[in-house]
Amino acid sequence: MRSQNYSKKRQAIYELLLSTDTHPSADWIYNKLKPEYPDLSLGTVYRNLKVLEENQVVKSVAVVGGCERYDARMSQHSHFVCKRCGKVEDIFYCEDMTDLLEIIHISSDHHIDNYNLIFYGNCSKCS
Amino acid sequence: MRSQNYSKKRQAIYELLLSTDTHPSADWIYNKLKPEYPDLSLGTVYRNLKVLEENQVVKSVAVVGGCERYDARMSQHSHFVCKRCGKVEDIFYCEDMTDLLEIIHISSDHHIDNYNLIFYGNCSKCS
DNA sequence: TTCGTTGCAAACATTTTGCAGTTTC
DNA sequence: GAAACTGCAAAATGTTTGCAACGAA
Repeated sequence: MRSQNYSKKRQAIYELLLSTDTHPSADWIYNKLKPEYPDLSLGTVYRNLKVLEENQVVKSVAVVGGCERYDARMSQHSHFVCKRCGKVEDIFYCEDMTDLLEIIHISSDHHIDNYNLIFYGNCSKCS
Repeated sequence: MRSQNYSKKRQAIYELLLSTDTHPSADWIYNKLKPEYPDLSLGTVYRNLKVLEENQVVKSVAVVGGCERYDARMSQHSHFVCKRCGKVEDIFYCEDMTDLLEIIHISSDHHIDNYNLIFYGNCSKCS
């Protein structure tokens, strides 16, 4: 991790991500914080999301309609994406990654670090 | 499905996708077909990929470095993405979708149509 | 005072689209 | 001949970046 200063805006972005389960896009974060930080710029949101991702306290969980969606919940879980409204929801299940890898009997020459499991469909409101 | 004419270029795009396991991007397809179809344009590749996707004979399997990657293999399987070189490889395992859904004990209010399981890491060459 | 951080706007890359001409049936 | 398809270039979109000013330690 490269040396970093404490920054109010970075903190605010991270805390906003921690406080929501909407898996927001950069733009959503920008609009949400703009009232409290009128001089915030979208570039700063993108830059900080990247830094937070490098620091492994945030990750991108899906791309919905061309937009990266972020999550500050770092424990292993999956997501449901509504194909109609674009909502992204957490999906929990009883196995952790090791178990899933065992269960599905993967054989691969490659070194697997992590995985991303996304379910697609229509959410209950959109059905 | 909307009414469609037979088109040589659409056919060529589809056959190229069928013949490869590299999970190519639109640009890769364009460059591969350009010698044989010198008047091919990138817009046509994008337009046809969209049509083929709507016809459910092709699907987008991953976004790597901001590029959509396509696959004409429609049976349920997963993918490995090398974080270093961007290679996308098929991963097969012994369960089909129903089984995976059962195995991981998902409970959700939503109507799940399909899922996408991507493994990330470094491929054997990049390790 | 040093160096990380930011706003701003321009640059970028991928994808989409309008239109006029072409191909398919 | 009607409707689908295409090339081309322009536009749209989401994201990144250069730079000068600002902020934190």
